Amino acid sequence: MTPVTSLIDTPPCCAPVLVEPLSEAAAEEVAEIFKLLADPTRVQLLSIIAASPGAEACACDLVEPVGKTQPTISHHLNQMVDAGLLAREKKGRFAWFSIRPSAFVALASALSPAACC
Amino acid sequence: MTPVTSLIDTPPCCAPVLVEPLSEAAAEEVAEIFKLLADPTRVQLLSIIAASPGAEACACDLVEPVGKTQPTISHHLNQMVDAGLLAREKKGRFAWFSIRPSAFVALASALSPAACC
DNA sequence: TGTACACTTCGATGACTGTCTATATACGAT
DNA sequence: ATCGTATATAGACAGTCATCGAAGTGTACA
Repeated sequence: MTPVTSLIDTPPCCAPVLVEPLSEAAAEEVAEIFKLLADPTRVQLLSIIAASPGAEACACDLVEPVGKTQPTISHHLNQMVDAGLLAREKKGRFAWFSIRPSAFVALASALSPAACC
Repeated sequence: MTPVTSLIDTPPCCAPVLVEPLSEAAAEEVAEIFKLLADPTRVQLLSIIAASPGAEACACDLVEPVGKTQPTISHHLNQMVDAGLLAREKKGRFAWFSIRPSAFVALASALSPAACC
């Protein structure tokens, strides 16, 4: 559904945001990714998954601690999978979600003014 | 107006988002900051300012390249100043805005799973 | 003092999205 | 096959926010 952005797919060698003026389209693309981190429910989900053994967690263990309904959790997980922040693996009836570290490295490097290459 | 969040004021020594499960309040706080980067106009403003000599720019030079009205630009600049991403300095009739690098270091470190201390 | 300019604030509006309930799908066990 | 459980999808609604035009504030200069 949501297109995977190139910032995550092909991480830049240097910070794009703080180095050169971005075009309207490029800025749109960057903002699109940070929108995912702009929701407290998604942030909480990420932190719970990341802190789980192996940086992966079953969806069934995410509903209760967040305190939202199951469809809402599913909705947010979907968005993050589509954007490349999470990976989904179906194990029988259960869905397991894991952190994709490279995506976060790309995000972090997009914010560093210092050289990264 | 907008409260300055502690993530920027007192940067954590280690990534908060990807290390331990965040409380609802903590997640809210993190999301609050990333909301600022979740808008293409603000991203474009940041990139233009950062790419300017000395990482500072006059507000009068920001309206035209972004293509929004002057009140809209002022609104976004205000938000980023309030959050600590930018610093404002009044020079006569003109308002100059500069990047606060430490804020972005704090944001980037919040996303790195790797140890940072 | 008066005019011009740079910026800020105000109030309104339209679009987006997080959330819910209800329903559908998929899988395992009996 | 049937039932129970886990997850996904659909549709609706409410709150939030980016944006605009208009008006207000403040500074420089003649």
